[in-house]
Amino acid sequence: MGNPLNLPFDPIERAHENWRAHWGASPAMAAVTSVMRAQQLLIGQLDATLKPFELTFARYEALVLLTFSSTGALPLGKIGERLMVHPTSVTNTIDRLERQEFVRRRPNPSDGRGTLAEITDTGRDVVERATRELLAMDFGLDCYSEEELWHVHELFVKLRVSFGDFPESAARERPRA
Amino acid sequence: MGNPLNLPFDPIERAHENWRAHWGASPAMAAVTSVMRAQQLLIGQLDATLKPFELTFARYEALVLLTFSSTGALPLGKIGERLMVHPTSVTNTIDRLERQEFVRRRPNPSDGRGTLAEITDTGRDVVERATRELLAMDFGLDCYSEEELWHVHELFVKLRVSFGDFPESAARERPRA
DNA sequence: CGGATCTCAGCGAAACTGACATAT
DNA sequence: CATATGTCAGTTCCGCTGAGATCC
Repeated sequence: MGNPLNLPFDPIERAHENWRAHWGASPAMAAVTSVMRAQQLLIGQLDATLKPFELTFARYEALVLLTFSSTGALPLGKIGERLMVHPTSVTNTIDRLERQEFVRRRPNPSDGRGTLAEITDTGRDVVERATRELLAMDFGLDCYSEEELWHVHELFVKLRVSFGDFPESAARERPRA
Repeated sequence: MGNPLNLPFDPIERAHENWRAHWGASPAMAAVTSVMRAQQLLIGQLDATLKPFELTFARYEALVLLTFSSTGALPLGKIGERLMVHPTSVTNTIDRLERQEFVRRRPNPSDGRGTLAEITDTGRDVVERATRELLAMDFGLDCYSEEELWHVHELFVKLRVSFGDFPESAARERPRA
């Protein structure tokens, strides 16, 4: 259900009222439900925007990462690390991108165990066009000001640190726009 | 990858630096990636907590909703509406819960087309025990103060309104804790 | 040798499409 | 009749486990 719900009330607010009556107030429950719904709405709109390019947001992110790399190629392990996804999921993602001829696999010259995923010209083209579309729809977040967007990002730094993504010492100040 | 990453840097921050060099600053891109990662971390921890009860967070939410209902039963359509999920996903969720004997199906007496899902005693028991566990781990959000949790919730009201979940007029003030 | 890198097979869960039966 | 409710079959996608090949 990425569709508009058009309910006459806020279902999360209502759930929390019921929750309070049964188990007492839980701001954590309200917050977690809000994050879930936000992600659901956003991914729905992002994937819909990327559909004409035959990309999902996950595959798009992989292509973007390769675009950023100076040689246009990265070991699969590095890709998983940067995108925060499981190694077997990387294999799967690259499989699909390779079938689409957006990337190709090459043996890693500096590590006989490893494989590089290298973006193709077709891949570079599609990522440029897809990016223009995503920027045009503001990644689904056009209801927020620039200030608010940085705030959303900063808000979750604490969470990601607490889950061990990276040390607090590596958390940076807000990049100025 | 719900696991700790333990990177020496913030991968989202780094992605945004690269992004800026290629396409210019996009706070929306940074924000959307943060929301995605937050949801991924949270759902991983929630599902892990619920695993001993053989529940996922989605199935848990359905049970909670039935618990809140005065008769312990709701039409499947209403469940989908409140949980903001697709009708076929509701069928699937209720199928599983029924196999686990946490709910049972009954024909809707007031609508011959409809089906009610009714929570069983076993279902009521498991939802109580699961809730205690979730409250104990603060839904994965123990890094935030109560103030901050309400803030997270409020922050996404605007997003959900902009996606048409419910009218802005139905948005309420923060419930006092 | 231990450990890292990647692949493969397979499972479980969720979202969706399209078609359908049934009842309002 | 059109509409609403729910089911079913089938697809896609993702996340993970466990096993294994290969190489550092």
